[in-house]
Amino acid sequence: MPYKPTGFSSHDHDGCIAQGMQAAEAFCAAKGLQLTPVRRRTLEILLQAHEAMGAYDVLARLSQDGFGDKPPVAYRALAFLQDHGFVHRIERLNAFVACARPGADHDPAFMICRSCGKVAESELSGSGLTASARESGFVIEQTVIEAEGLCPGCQP
Amino acid sequence: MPYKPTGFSSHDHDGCIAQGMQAAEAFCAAKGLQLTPVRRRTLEILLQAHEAMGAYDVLARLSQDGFGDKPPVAYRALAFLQDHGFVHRIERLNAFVACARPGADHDPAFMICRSCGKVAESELSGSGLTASARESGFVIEQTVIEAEGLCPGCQP
DNA sequence: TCTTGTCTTGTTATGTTATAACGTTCATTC
DNA sequence: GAATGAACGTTATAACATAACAAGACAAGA
Ligand SMILES: [Zn+2]
Ligand SMILES: [Zn+2]
Ligand SMILES: [Zn+2]
Ligand SMILES: [Zn+2]
Repeated sequence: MPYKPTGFSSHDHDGCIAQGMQAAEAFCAAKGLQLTPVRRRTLEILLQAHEAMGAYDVLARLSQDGFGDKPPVAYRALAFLQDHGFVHRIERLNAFVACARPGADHDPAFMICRSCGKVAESELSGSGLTASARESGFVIEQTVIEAEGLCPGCQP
Repeated sequence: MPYKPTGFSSHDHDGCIAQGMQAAEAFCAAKGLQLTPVRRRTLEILLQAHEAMGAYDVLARLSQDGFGDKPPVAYRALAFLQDHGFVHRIERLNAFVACARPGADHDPAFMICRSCGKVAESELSGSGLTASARESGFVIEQTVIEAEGLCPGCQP
């Protein structure tokens, strides 16, 4: 069943924050991972923002909340969240977004509006790429799929 | 006709350098663009390397050749080449590669070996992404498609 | 209990990537 | 021969990211 991206449309945002936190809690509990205060707060910040944030922006929020204010504090929390799929990195923006489909095992793709900066998470296409990889003997482990353009609200 | 990536296999490299330079010259002549010495040399450097290079690595080569040694020198030349499709940026690596299909109007995809660092240019798949974009009203202008994994020579 | 090891957080310091802003040169155009 | 615009170079700074070390928490095992 196709996933309907919510990035550009209004939605129950409180619900999607709660859902994201719950998914992370459940996952960590199940796997014996430590969702510590910094990590938890970092995820909350990204879920609340519901847009891509730079590591230093996240860091500023964290330090406001009494956590450390040095880059590694943010980068480490983000790395943890990223490693376990709660957060994705947007290479094109050097920024991070909370996963829009927490819990689902997926290979995300993104649409990035160059006008308003909003980012929507979508599904992986793959097809042509995997075919080309197979043909050349390349083994794909991870993919970066990011489309840049104009979101519905930013078109003339 | 499908494009056969040469990134991971041996090939007529002198030929591919010459072809890349000729394509750029022809294109610039046709469009009235200035393929100035720095720009030309920057493209040569990337074609010769035949792998992704960071802007500062390119800059080091340029300055050896008597060009400026400050970042904007490299970034500007790279931006020109990128704007006209002679060079692609690899977001995942914060690096640049010469286009493997100079002259062809294309939307590139890349395979990046995490072991040896080689990068092969391939074709765009799109499909799933364009479908998702259409559904949500997003207008795609550019895509970043980068697969990371192991090239044929680096597999166990 | 004491010790040992692992994990987490924090700090200092530094490294890497990228751009803003300004001045100069040179060719084109009026 | 002034005005315009493109390209290049410089200075300075911004933005992004990590290496390396110290200290506390806590559990496993001697
Ligand atoms: Zn996701
Ligand atoms: Zn928009
Ligand atoms: Zn080649
Ligand atoms: Zn390899």
